[in-house]
Amino acid sequence: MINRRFSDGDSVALADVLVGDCCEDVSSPERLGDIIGAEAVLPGDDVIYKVTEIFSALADSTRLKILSSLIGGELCVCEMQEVCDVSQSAVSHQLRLLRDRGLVRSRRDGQRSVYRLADDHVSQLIRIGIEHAVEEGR
Amino acid sequence: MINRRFSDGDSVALADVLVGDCCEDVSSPERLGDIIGAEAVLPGDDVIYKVTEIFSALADSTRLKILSSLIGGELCVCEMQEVCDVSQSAVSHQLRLLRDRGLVRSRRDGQRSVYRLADDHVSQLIRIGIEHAVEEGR
DNA sequence: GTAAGATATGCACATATGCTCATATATTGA
DNA sequence: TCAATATATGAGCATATGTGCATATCTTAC
Repeated sequence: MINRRFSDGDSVALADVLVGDCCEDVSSPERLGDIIGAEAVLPGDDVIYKVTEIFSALADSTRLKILSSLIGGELCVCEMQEVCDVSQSAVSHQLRLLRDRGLVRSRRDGQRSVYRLADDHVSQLIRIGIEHAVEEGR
Repeated sequence: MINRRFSDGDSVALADVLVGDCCEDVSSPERLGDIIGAEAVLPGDDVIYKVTEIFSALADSTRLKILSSLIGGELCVCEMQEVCDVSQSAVSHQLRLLRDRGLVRSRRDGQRSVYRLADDHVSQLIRIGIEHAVEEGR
């Protein structure tokens, strides 16, 4: 059983994990203890669930276009509809999902509903996602 | 037609978008020109697609657990299987997807296949996602 | 109040996706 | 070569999801 080599020290307090060398004695008590120890430092299931909710919100081209268009500032529904080239219904449906998940906020302005990004975590995520997509030939 | 207010200047070169004030004359030629202009600075469809591929890779609890477990360093399949508490088949299927999308890399080490994160964009994304999930009561 | 514009939403359907089961492949040691 | 361990993969199924259609709600102007 050896100390793990770390590649990204300050991430999520995942770096303190200790794991044995291989799979041979998975059923042994100590080994199981280690594995449980490792599992314990993973984000809990509730956090995992919330994070997947965020990423799945970003995992659709319509929603990603909507969010990208909002990086420049707030827009009303029909503007997003035109910029993103999708139907009004699709935009509204997706905006509801995005609002439910806390990625955008809205306000009324007369007949229009104006949307904006909820915080800049969202634009950070999109920016890094684009970097990753562009940097590798694939 | 007014200049847009910016909230995040250096993001994706989306900040130079000019958009009219409302939805009233969407069908007029000038208005359409503006909208097309705005659309042009959004990431192209190919980039949008690649980015959604990345985010959808992060948008599943099994894959997110796998990737989180790899933040601490490389692991073999059966270790991830134990840490993430999923079947061997499920882990392998998801690892294939993650490798196909360039989020992890693998190498053989005897009988084992050892996986690691492809680059630190991945851990950055996970970290920001967790921050976002934790910071808001929801 | 009524009409028109803008947005929201319920429903149904087609597609995508994640899992299990069974099996194939790969690697090591005898 | 054969057995054991570790990993990979194809098929099928159950569920999740994105969209269009129709319609409801909301706001302003008359």
